[in-house]
Amino acid sequence: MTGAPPIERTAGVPLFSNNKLSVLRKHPYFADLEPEAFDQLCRYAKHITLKRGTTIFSKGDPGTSLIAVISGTVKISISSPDGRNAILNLIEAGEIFGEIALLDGLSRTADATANTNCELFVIDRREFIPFVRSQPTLAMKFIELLCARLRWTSDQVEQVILQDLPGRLASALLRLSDKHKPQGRTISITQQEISEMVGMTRESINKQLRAWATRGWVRLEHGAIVVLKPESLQALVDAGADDGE
Amino acid sequence: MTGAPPIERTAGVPLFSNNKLSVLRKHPYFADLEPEAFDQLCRYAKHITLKRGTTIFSKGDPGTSLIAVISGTVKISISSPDGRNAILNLIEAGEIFGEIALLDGLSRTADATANTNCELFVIDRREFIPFVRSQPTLAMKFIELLCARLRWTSDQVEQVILQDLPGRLASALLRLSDKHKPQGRTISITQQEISEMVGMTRESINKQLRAWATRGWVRLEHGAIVVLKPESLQALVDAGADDGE
DNA sequence: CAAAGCCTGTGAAACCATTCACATCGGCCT
DNA sequence: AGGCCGATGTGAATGGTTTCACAGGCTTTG
Repeated sequence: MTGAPPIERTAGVPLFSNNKLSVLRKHPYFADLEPEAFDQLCRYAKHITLKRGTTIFSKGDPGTSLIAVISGTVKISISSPDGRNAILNLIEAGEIFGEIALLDGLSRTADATANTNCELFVIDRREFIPFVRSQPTLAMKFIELLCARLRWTSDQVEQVILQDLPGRLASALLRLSDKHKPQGRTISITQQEISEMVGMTRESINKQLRAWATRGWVRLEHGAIVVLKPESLQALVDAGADDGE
Repeated sequence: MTGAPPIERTAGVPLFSNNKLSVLRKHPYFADLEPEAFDQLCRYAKHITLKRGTTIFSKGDPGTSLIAVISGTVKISISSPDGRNAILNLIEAGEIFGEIALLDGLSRTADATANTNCELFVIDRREFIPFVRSQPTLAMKFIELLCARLRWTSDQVEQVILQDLPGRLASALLRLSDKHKPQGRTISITQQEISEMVGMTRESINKQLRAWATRGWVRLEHGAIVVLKPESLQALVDAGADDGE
C-alpha cells in the first residue's frame, strides 16, 4: 500500500508531468475525485520551482491562489515584531496549503516559505471558485480539509495553553511521528524548528530531549529525532503537567 | 441597522417560534439563504432549553449534530487531567457551533457547556448532510464559516505562542470588544473567564488589568470590562513583547 | 435580610523557562 | 584538507508567572 517512491527532502529528482500529478492524485483530498474533474483542476495550475528559503507569500497579502506541493517542504509560520517566530505547520509533498485565503477571499493568515527546494502547483482563485461551486464533491472535500485543519489548530491551542514544556514537546513529537509514519519513527527536523513549533526556546527543548534520550525514550541524530517509546510520551501527555519522572 | 432586540444574558424572555427563528435568520450565515431552504433547515431542528452549567457535549463524544444558539451563551472549552481548563470560544445568540464534528463525522474536539441559561436548536447529521450536498450555496456558507473559525483559532495560536501576558490579554480584549461592537465597548466577562481564554492565572490577569485601569486604558466593573483606549492596547500588541510602559 | 458563594483585589515566596555566554560537533564548499 | 556555518550541548543568572494565602465586595437565594 505504501508503494509510492520516497520523495527526497532536497527534491532534485526530475519527474515527468504525469508523475508530478500522481503525487497529488494519490493524496486523500483528490483520490476519489472524478478523473475529468481532476484533469480540469490541473489545467488551471501553473508549475513553479523554488529554492530553499524563498518567500511564497506573507501574512496580510491578498490571497488569490491555492498551492499544492509536488516535492519539498513548505513552512507555514508567523513572526512577531520583536523577532520571535512560530511555525504553525510544515506542508509536505502531496499536501496543499493556502486554502483559507483562497476560499474566503481575504488576506493570508500566515507566511509561507520554501523550507527546502520545492516544486509547486499554483491555482488561481478566479478560475477555482466557480469550479468548486460546480463540483459539490470537491466542495465537500474542501469542507473535510478545513475540518482537518481546524482539528490540527485546535489541538495546537489545547497543547499550548494546557500543557507545560514536557507535555507540549511530547505531543508535538507524537503528532510529527504520526504524520511521518511511513518513514518509520524518524522525524527529520532540527531542534530549532521544533522549538518554534512548540513556542519555547531551543535550549529548553534541547535539555528536555537530552533528558529523554538518557532515559531511552528518544534518540537524537543530526537534524533528526527518533521516537523510541511513543507510549511513554503519550502517557506523559495524558497525565497532564509532569515531566514523566 | 442594529434594530435587533437585545438578548439578555440570563435569557429568560419567552419568545414565539417565529421570533426565535428570526435570531438565526438575521445572522450572516443564514441571511442570504433562500427562504424555503431556511424553512426546510428549521423543520429538522429540535428546540431545547438548558440551565446554566449543563453539559451539552464532551470532547471525544461522537458528534452527530449541529447546534444553533437562540439565546444565552455557550462555552467551548477543553480541560487537562490535572484540572486546568481553557476556554476556546464563547458562542452567543445567532451563532452556531459543533460544525466540525457535524461535517466530518468524527468526534467532538472540545467540551460545550451552557454558560448561561440557553435556548438551542439542534439539527441532526443524518438529515443535514444530504441537505448540504443538495444546496451548494449552503455548502459555500459552511466553507466560509470554517474559514472564519480557522482564522479565529490561528489567531489564538499566534497570540499564545508569540505574545507575553500583556500582549495576549490586550489582543483578547480587542477581539472580544470587536465581537461585541454593537453593545459598545463593554465586554461582559469575568476575569476568571478571560484568564482561561488567554491561558494565564486569574491573579496575573487581575494585576495587569488593574495596571491598565490606573492608566485609564480600561474600566473594571463587576463581571465586565470596558475598553476605553483600544488604540493603546492595539499599539501594545503591534509593538510586541512589552507591557506598554 | 442574612448567609453563602462567586468575583475581585493584593502581597510574598517558589519555580520554571528564558537569556546569555560559550564549547563542540557535523557537513558542505572551495 | 581547511574553513565556515548551522546544529547541538550545557551552565549560571535573570525574570516573569504561578502558587498560596487571605480580604473585601457584589449578588443571589432561602
